[in-house]
Amino acid sequence: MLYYRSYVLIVTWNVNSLKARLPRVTEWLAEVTPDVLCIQETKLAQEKFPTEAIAELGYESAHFGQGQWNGVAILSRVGLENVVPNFAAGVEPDHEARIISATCGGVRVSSVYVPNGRALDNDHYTYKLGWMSRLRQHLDISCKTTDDVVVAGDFNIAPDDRDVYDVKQFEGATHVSQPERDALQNVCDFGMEDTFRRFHQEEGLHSWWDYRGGSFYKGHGMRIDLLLATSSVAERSTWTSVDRNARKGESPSDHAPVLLLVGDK
DNA sequence: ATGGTTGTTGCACAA
Repeated sequence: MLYYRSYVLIVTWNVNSLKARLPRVTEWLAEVTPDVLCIQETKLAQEKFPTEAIAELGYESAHFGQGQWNGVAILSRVGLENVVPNFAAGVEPDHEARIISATCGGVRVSSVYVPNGRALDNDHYTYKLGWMSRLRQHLDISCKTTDDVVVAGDFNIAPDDRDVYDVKQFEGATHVSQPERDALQNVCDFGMEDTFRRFHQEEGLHSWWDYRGGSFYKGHGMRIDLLLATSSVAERSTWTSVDRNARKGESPSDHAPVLLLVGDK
């Protein structure tokens, strides 16, 4: 049942295979009932998306899948219009399924899965920086700075040193390099901010923890899942949180959902 | 310096 709220709850979650995670995701949707859920790493072919199971929970969905790797989706209970898979026309299309956009309740929402750079000397690092440049072009072409815009997803970039558990462990590594942080800043310079930092300034608040070595229980993670928003959205935001409970229990994703509550105009 | 885990697929690779 769809009912009126005086806010919208927008969430991003890298589920690391929607096939493996479907029970956890549907259980979480039924409990939390977000208005919009941006999913990354569905790892599903286009035709394998569980449209019906999600519809039963009251959500429309749009999926841009490629199978095996990547794949992004947007679920909404407040409308889902003008769906655009890939970058907007006019930007060099990506050969992988890493961005999908739709208008949900008046907000232009993009679900993004930014490439993992792997290492500073890896071709994928170059691909990642170029991808972030194209994301900025995508915004310049398809949005106005005065629009209600949210770009949510797994950026594979820790915005600053507070966002990794131990800076020393990341010297010379991807996710924290200055070019990556500059690329993120360039996207924000479109007219968006990292909404999480509007509410929390402390270090040690993460959204991803390696499966290996008990990283979650040691607090060894990174904050790489972000909700960027234009000022018209950010100024109406009232609360944000990482749902660490979703990282616990049986067969969790290695990422936890990040939630943003946005008040009505 | 290495290893640790989970997901894909297919007996490695990506994260």
